[in-house]
Amino acid sequence: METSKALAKSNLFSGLTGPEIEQIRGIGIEKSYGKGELIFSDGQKATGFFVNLSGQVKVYKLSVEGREQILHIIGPSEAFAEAALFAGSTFPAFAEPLTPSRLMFFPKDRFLHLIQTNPQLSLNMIAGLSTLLRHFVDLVEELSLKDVGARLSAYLLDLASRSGETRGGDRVLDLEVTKTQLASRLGTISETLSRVLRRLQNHKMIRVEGKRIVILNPEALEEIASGLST
Amino acid sequence: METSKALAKSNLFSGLTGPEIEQIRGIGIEKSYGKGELIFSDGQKATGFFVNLSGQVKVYKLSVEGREQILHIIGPSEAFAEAALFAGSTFPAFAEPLTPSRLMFFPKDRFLHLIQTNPQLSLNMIAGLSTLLRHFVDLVEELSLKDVGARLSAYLLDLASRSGETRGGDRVLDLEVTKTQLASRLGTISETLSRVLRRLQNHKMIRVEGKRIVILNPEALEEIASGLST
DNA sequence: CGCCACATTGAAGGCAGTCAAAGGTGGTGG
DNA sequence: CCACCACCTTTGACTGCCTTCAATGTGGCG
Repeated sequence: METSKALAKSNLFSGLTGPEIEQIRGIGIEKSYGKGELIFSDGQKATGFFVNLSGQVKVYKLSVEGREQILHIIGPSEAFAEAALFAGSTFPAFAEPLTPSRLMFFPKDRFLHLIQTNPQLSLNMIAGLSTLLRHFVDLVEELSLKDVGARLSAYLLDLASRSGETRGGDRVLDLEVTKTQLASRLGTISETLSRVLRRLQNHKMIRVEGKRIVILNPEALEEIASGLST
Repeated sequence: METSKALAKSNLFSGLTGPEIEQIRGIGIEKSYGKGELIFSDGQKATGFFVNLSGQVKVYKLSVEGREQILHIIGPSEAFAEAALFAGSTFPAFAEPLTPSRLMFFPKDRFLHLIQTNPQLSLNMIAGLSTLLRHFVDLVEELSLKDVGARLSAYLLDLASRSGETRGGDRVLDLEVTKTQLASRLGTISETLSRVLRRLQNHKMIRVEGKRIVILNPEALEEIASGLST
């Protein structure tokens, strides 16, 4: 997709005029990253933030032993590391592409100037941060209060609700990431995820076909997701 | 403390002129809550947000089985549920005073109007949300990647760094909440917290005196907090 | 064809939650 | 002033979910 188009689709820039978006684009720096190339590290000095133009980026934390917790998987037109502009001066996590990605980097100073003079941009930023906050509240709730089965079920139902695909009345969804990455997003490891997927399949709630999952019994999944059954 | 003073101390209103703060105060509604009285519930329609004038409020999630995860303990002059104004239309958690509290409630519509016309207020809101976001990223990291010992050590060191008190060269801190509440904040239960406190005390890293904790060996605690030792 | 990353399955062990019971503590009212 | 009661804290025994370790299976791609 062309750069301006990708920027215009971002929630961060919605409601802005064409010239405003061109102005914003003018202060951004486009850069491509190969798969696995580190974009930034936890604790590194933050000099700006990013908007993803194309590809898929994971934002994650690492434990001392090397276990990974994915905080967020960033799709096209989504911003990340915005909060680093305003709180602390370092990146709060690692970022790395899952697929080759084109990003636009916005230097802190120039963007802060923009936001101070553009009320609509301010409001968009507030809305984006609020949405992100809700996302993290959900993540905390799940990690602390729910088991892996419930977390997986909730994740699958959420994905299914976004996917329009059906097959014979059943919703079909595509985990766009490897199961190892999904495990990391769910706060567990691939072995555990594998066992839980098998259990759900044995109970005829889902069918697993590689990276595609068929939802056979959404009601039962809802029940597990809410923690009512095991 | 007098209401306007408490509002002026809030980061959300910092940098605003006296008249602006009076205007803001004008749209707020003051209300007192007794200990344990529910302020709002998870999923309830959000009609505004709150600033704590005095007292202590916990914001928390509940599991189906009734286990509690505290997301945030709100002290005087801090705002909460701000994000509910901009993302979703429901409160994302429960809120309840830990001590009798005076709150100021700001209705959504009138406050949105204010923020659209006051750039400084917008920026303050962005800064506050960013700080909160960082708080939740830390919480996710700890819940997912660290054991209870590490979470407790990090919490104690953080509290100690804010407390000015020392005794014979050792820092002394006051857990301002019950140990049951602390356990809930750390994503565990009082029994487990009790055992971990005892273990740290047996290792001569801390001394527990009711709600006061003396830090005897901060270096060792640092090591545990970072996950390097058990 | 063979490598390599990803995925699956089994066995074993540990951290933390549950259940149960016995102190401790603070606040309230008689 | 003190006795009672509700709530908090501590300790022990047990259970279970999930991680760790190890080995084998599988699929895509040079």
